[in-house]
Amino acid sequence: MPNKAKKLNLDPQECRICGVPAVYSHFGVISCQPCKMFFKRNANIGQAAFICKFGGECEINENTRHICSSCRLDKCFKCGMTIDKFQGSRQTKPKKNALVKVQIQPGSAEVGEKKTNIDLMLIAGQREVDQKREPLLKLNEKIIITLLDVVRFLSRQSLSFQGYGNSEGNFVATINLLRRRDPVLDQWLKESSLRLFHVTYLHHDSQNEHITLLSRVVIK
Amino acid sequence: MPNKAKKLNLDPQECRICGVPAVYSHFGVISCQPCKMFFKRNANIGQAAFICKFGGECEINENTRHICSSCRLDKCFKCGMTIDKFQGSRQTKPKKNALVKVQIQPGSAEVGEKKTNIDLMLIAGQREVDQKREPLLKLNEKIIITLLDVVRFLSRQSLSFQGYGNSEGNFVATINLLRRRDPVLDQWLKESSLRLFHVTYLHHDSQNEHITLLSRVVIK
DNA sequence: TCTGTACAACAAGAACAA
DNA sequence: TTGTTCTTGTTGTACAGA
Repeated sequence: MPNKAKKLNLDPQECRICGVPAVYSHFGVISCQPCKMFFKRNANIGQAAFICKFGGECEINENTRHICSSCRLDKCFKCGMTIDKFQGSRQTKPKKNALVKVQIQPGSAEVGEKKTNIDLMLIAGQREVDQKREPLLKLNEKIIITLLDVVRFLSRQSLSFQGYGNSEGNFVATINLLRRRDPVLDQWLKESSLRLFHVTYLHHDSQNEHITLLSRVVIK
Repeated sequence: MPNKAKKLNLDPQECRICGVPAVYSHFGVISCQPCKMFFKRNANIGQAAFICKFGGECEINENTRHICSSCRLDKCFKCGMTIDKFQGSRQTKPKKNALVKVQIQPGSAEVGEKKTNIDLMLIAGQREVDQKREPLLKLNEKIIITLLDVVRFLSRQSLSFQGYGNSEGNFVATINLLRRRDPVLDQWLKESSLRLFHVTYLHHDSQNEHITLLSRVVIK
């Protein structure tokens, strides 16, 4: 009941995506429920999953929004929606229809706990080792690209990587700078169990490895 | 009413700061209400405002948490609480006690609210412009926080800001590093129309301004 | 299968009391 | 200044209809 009545005395605004009246911000942008859910459902899949059949310039409004998912999702991102506000799954409620569809394997780990997105991504990969590793690998790839990007940055700026004595090294400091702005990276660095290779990339040895790896890539 | 009853059937957890039972996450960390409010109230002031009288290693639990604010706040940060989940102030409701303690001067901005430095910077421009610009202002605030974060990073690392000759300065290079990972920042830097003040923050003068602004905030 | 609606769960801020 | 309670805002899930 908190939703219905109160909207009236709030400023009338409109969904930045499709233009219908909207009150609250979702994932960073004033938007309607439908667009919120649309983004929630599709943002992780990525724009790549959709292809616009009309040239990629579709107008998105209440009537047209369902026509082109590609342009709709694109607009969501362009308007500033971000996936970093996605939360993990919630405590599930007992369903009304008590029909249980999926039998949980006894061997597998905890059930019903709250999971972050990354957890979910990873758990998917772990369970079916066969196929489902793609998101995990993609995440890892992203992270590694990030790390290498930092290395390139430091190289280009001719900055030292590691600190001396007890001062924080430039590499670590830069990573921390990025962490503050990137929840996914932050989460990834926190939870070592999530890592494919069980090392922390902030360790000296890893840093050295990066340096050699990058040495030929760096463009002066 | 959603708060009381439901907590019972949830997983028992404990406040990462002080150890009392806690259910929900606040500012990124499972924590109790008191610690949530403590962080909310003090995080912006910064650790510098508190000084531990006992050497900076105080244990924080339910009984001791009120003794040393310095170590408590420190622990909040160390456990991963971040201020980036802070939201702007909400519409204030008329108080029950209608006794107004502070008469607000018509010319100056509102009094009595707690403000961060960045708030103060923004307030100047904020209230003059009518409403409607709030999303724009929020965006600007985020961007400025980002920029200041970069400045802090460089200051802490004792790095120079501007380059010599035609080499790219550290400040610009760092911003570019962030741009690659943050479409919103990238867009913002591209489109000057979004900017409240029509300058680019990558200009030398702005950089100098940042430096002086931050000079007293930096904790070595 | 995709979309939209309703509602519950969670998280943030404000008000109030001590 | 701290802790508690209340209110508001934001996110996820269930479910129904197209």
